[in-house]
Amino acid sequence: MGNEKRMYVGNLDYSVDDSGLEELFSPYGTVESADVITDRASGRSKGFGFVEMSSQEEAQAAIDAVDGTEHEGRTLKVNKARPKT
DNA sequence: GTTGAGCGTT
Repeated sequence: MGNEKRMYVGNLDYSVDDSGLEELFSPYGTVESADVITDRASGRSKGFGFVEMSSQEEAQAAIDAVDGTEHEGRTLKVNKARPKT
């Protein structure tokens, strides 16, 4: 099972930002939050981010729809996010 | 280029 609504989005192009991520997942459900992780010291994207949908069902649908697809020349990797600890 | 932040207070 899994009640996680948050997912990890890896292999993002450095040009993709928060709103770009949101637009990517918006068609597959309600995006509660979308964040591209940027290196705090350099200000550049780390090439991955996190998206939370309004339900686990939508998150799963989004994973299925976006994982393995190409975006900005990079093949996206999407899966359930790990806990931060 | 692959699993977040802030950190002056859990």
